Amino acid sequence: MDEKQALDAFTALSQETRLRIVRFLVAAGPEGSAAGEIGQAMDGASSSRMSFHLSHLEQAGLVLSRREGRSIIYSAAYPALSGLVEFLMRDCCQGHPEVCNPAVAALSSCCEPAKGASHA
Amino acid sequence: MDEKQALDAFTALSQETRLRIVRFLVAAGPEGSAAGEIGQAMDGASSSRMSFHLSHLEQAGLVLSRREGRSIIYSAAYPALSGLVEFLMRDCCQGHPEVCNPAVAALSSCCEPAKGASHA
DNA sequence: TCAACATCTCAATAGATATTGAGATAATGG
DNA sequence: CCATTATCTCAATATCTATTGAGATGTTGA
Repeated sequence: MDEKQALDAFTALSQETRLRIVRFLVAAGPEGSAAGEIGQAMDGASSSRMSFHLSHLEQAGLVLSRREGRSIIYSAAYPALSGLVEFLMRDCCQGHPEVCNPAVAALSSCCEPAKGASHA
Repeated sequence: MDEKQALDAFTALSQETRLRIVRFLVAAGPEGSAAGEIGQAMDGASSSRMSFHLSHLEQAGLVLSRREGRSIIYSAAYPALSGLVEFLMRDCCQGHPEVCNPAVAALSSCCEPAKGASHA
């Protein structure tokens, strides 16, 4: 993840519909969801609008697509999301580990909610 | 961190100069850096340009400011960055913890580089 | 109070982006 | 092959955003 990739990713995430799409796909899991289904979930957005935003997200590397019959299935690109998090926080601990530990805790509790932290 | 706050944060981070400013301040640590110093680090950007971007970042909640003599010192808002990471990855583990563990590992290794993971 | 310094504010302009609507492309089943 | 479904492509328009340059505000020390 270099600066240009990170910038493209943040640009993609800076638009309401696209941010919702990414979160919808993150919640949908690795299986993903068809373009039409995603459009339904986005207040019934038009197909051209969905295509525009989904293409934008795919170009930014945040989602993947595959054809399945007549539908095109989109899914979250989890490694890209992890890479973005890493990029954003890469230099977070320059002598001050306490400043980024909350982020680690938040992310850890997401993966292991029973581990003790009560998901603030 | 609600959707609007996250959107504002991503919008703020989607601009090259602002992304560099945030990373510069993250690396600068909690003490922060004066507006003029930051401007120097940004290829000598003009004061009005710096003011525009710094105000934008402050409104988005990503940086804090305080006056110190003639200068205004800006610093990274670490809790906001943690919150943004949490928001982005909040639903990352819907039955599939393996998809977000890389992000946890990346962030953990940032805080404890000697812990074993070789910072991919 | 004055001069020098650091930063902010404002209006104008140039450039980038999102939405819409019509139509094209691709796959399926009869 | 044709009708249907699903999605993409393209051009036009409206909106938003970044940069610039001039000047205002606030701070310091003499």
